Amino acid sequence: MTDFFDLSDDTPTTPIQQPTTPPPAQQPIPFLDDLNPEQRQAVEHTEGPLLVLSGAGTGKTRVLTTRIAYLLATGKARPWQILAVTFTNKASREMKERLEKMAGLAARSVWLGTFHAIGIRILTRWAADAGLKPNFIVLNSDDQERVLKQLMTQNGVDIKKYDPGVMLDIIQRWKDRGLAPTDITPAENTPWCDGRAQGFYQLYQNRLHELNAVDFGDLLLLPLLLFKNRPDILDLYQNQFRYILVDEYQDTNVAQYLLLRLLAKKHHNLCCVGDDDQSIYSWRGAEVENILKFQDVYPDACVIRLERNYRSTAHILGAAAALIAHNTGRLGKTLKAAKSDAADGERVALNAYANGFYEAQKVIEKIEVEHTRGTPLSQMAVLVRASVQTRPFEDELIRAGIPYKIIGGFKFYEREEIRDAVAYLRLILNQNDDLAFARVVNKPRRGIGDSAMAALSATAREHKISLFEAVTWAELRPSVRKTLNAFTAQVKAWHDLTETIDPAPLVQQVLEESGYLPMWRTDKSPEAEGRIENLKELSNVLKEFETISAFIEYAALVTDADATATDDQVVVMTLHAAKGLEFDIVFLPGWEEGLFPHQKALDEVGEAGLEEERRLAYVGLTRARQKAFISFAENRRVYGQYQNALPSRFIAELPAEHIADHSTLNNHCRFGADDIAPLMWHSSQSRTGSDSSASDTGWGRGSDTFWQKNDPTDRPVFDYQRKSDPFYHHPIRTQDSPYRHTPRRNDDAPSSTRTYPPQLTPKQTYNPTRRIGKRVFHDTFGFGTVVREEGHRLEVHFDTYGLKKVLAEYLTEA
DNA sequence: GGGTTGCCCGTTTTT
DNA sequence: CGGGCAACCC
Repeated sequence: MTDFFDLSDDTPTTPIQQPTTPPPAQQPIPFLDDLNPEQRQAVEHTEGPLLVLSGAGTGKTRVLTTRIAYLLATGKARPWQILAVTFTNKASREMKERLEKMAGLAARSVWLGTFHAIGIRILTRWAADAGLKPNFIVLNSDDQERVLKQLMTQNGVDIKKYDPGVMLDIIQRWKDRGLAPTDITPAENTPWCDGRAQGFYQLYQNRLHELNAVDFGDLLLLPLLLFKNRPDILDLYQNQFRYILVDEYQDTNVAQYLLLRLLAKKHHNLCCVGDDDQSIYSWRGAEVENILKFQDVYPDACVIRLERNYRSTAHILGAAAALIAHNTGRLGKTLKAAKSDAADGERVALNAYANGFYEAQKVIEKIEVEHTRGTPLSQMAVLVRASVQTRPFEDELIRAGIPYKIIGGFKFYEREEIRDAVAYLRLILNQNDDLAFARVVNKPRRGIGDSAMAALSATAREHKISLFEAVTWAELRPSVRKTLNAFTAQVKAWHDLTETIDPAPLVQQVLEESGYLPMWRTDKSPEAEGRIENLKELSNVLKEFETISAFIEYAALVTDADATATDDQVVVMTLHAAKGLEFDIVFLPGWEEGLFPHQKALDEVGEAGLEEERRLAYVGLTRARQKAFISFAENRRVYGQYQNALPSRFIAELPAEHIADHSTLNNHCRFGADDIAPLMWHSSQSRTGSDSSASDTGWGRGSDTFWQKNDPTDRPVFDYQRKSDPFYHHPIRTQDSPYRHTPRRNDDAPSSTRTYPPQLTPKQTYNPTRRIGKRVFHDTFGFGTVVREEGHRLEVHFDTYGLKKVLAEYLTEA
């Protein structure tokens, strides 16, 4: 079920193996006929470096899978001689499924997976040579930061002054570039934290080594170092991988680039597919240069452009193309509409709203309208710049009773209880997993506090043993010793159980016997019930695994983005999360200066930051098949304060012929006919007038912004409240304003105010005094249990829809 | 060793 | 405004 494990299945365990049987005879390749000429060329041009510049919606996954199938069918390669890397588990799963349809079982032997999964595979095979013991663990970001924080504190760094998170970031950026601690030149090192970052990088790596742990960056860096130190091993892989395919090449970092270059050195058959216009992860170490310089690195490279877009209407493509044309340094590529009905589409709608709440309300109304017109909810998405923006949309969706899903925010595997449970499992598997030990030894409370832990770690460090082993040797108070002895005995007993019991029942038993589940049962806090539910869910997930170690390696690599949405629900997510997805209708709210483009991107990375923001806008627009709605709010609550805002400069970059502009008249904002703001609140007026001096810069506390601290002349292009602006002092319309219309509601929708779900009117208000734990019924979500209440809103765990926040009046007692 | 309060800070986050 | 965390108190 995970890519990693699929990957390890039925493939040769060593890379040396060569085909013993002759390649299959050539056979007709029918799937080639489904391709357009460029796609076909990208499939058939098998030899030598190939760069496929694949715009949004031009069928790159199809090209990749067909290319693999073609290599197999023509006998150019045996399955394990093909390496295909993706960025997400989701992408590799999808590719694997599609490939299996074309190539059958052979698909399973292709080395297909994420960069990190391939990295694990290589490191597992050559653990000793890479300086690891078998069963090394993969740290999550949480663990990483804790390790670093500990090291910094131990070495006398004031972590209030120097954030371990920043240190971690610096180290990760080095790793992203394939640099080991010893590779950091003085020039490379940062003056931050008195130039001690390099030293901490070394200390951090040492500590990971002691823990027999690697972090995500190591999954790329360590294979790289392995290949550097062991040309013989590199040689094996270079021989093995006759064809290498890379998805989303614009998002590769330097380490990945180096790995690919090394691996492709012998056969030169490196096929990279990507779109420089969709590079949106530079802040994580992705290097657009990789794609921009491909032809310099591989002078004999063939470049194929896929520009026929099968997804969007001509208007959407026109708007997106004009927007992205404002970027410099592109490889250049123009999407052409290829859908037969592309020319019939509607223009991209542009709307202005009085404030963020009203914007959310209107967007949700439009969703209802479109739904009644026949667009499934799952084919509509709200794409926002920052995850905080999801909140008002969630509120409105709840109010409207529309099933929805928010992607981002809390991730299942990042929740406290899940991490605790996973830590228990880790400890059971490997008693020397100090991080797991420290995490659970006092959960539930066993009276093991800081002093006991300090004694343990001192002993552990002194004798170079694990915390678990240190229990035997450390000097401890008798009561603590007794507790710890009992604990370690228990862990050993659980360990022995792994032989006989399946993972799912085992985790149940462990969580029960350890007192972990009982701890939550007696916990009277509102979240407790949800946590118990999550732990149940964990045990469900575990049923899919045969061994605990299989699960743990999986859990280290998955994220929530892998969850597949099958239900008919509207999805609300960040633009970043939307990359690679498509929807019939896309809503793009919050196009305001400071928010999008985000002020921080402008302040910290200047022009390059602006261009990346613009690419993000491009990604957003090109997600839409039929319709896109862009909007901005004149006024938005930020950090509890109401702020006036200017429309995003990106709006000005949209070509009029593709836009249905409901927002402007003579360049002044006004409200479109169906977008009259009801007077929701007035507080914005308190922000206008004399207190809106030039130093009042909009988002965040003005005095905190980078440019102000450093150079008052280096200001953003826009002030937020210039007097010359149409938004400055923009009056909130009053009831008797000449512009005021009676707000229409869904004129073209059936007369009922709300058309979805069919009957929303509550039978009776559900409002007993003590609500937590009560079984309730909701018209849309069905039966559920109240988990938490926050005022009028209740958090309910629905049997089929999971955790949702709903208003009490939509619930009836079950 | 554990609970509470008050302060700080707020972009994005495929693995 | 609201979540997370550190200092503080019991």
